[in-house]
Amino acid sequence: MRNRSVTYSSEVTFQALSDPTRRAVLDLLRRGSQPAGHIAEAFPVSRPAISKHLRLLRRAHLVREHREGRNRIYQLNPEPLRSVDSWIEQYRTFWSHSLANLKSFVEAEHAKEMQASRKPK
Amino acid sequence: MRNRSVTYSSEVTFQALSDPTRRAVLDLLRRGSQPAGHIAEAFPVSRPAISKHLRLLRRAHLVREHREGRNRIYQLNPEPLRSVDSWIEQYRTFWSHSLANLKSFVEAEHAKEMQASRKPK
DNA sequence: CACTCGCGTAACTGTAAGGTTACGTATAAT
DNA sequence: ATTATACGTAACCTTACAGTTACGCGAGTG
Repeated sequence: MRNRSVTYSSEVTFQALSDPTRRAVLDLLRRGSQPAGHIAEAFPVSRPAISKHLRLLRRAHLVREHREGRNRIYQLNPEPLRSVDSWIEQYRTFWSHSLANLKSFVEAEHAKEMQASRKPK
Repeated sequence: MRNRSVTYSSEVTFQALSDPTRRAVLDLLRRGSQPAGHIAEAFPVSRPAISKHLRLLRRAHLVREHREGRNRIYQLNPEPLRSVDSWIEQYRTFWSHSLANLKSFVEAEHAKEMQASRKPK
């Protein structure tokens, strides 16, 4: 079967992205595939900690792993980020309206205060 | 500390987005501002649970709250999602220019040049 | 005034997860 | 055949957090 329409659970993807270290790992892999140990050296945490992060990233299919001798090379797979992107896509139109929303918010707050001062009791 | 224009910690934002219920709340608010109780009714969990989700969303500035009588109206604020979007932006080239796609892209460019120099077939 | 309604918070529980150190297992080097 | 290297995994601790029930408080209503 073609690799074409693989669907990723955005659930697992979002969860994997929720940790700053994991996002940093992805950022690192953007500059090229690397062995696990080399990735671990870039962070102030222990190697097993990175190993577990990589496990989660693997589960989310955000990285792929293959062995070269006694090294395990990790490679970025940005494909699952598409579902995140498409989720955000639905909010992109709201950005332009963001100012208007803020305006109505402020007006509502203002109205509240006016109401409060109108009844000085 | 620099008082720069409103900047959002993508840390808190990503964390807030990591929970499926919270994302669903945002999806709900996309269709209009609503009081907390009304939001809670849309989910199979208790009202206090939603209240705590709303608290996290507030902390991430993804929603705003204002009071109307004894109701608390929650409003979507998509602004922090921009930082998420700009993070993903750096990966967008990776999936639109995967190796196979890059190959066909180059070939297409080449074909276009050939077309331009000769006559369209 | 008392009463209800809407909603947040406190207190508690179960579970996931990030961190550590210690250990196991291949592979490479000597 | 040792020994070192590059990992992952197990066991453990601690914190975060999603869920619950019980309660408190301000805002409307009679």
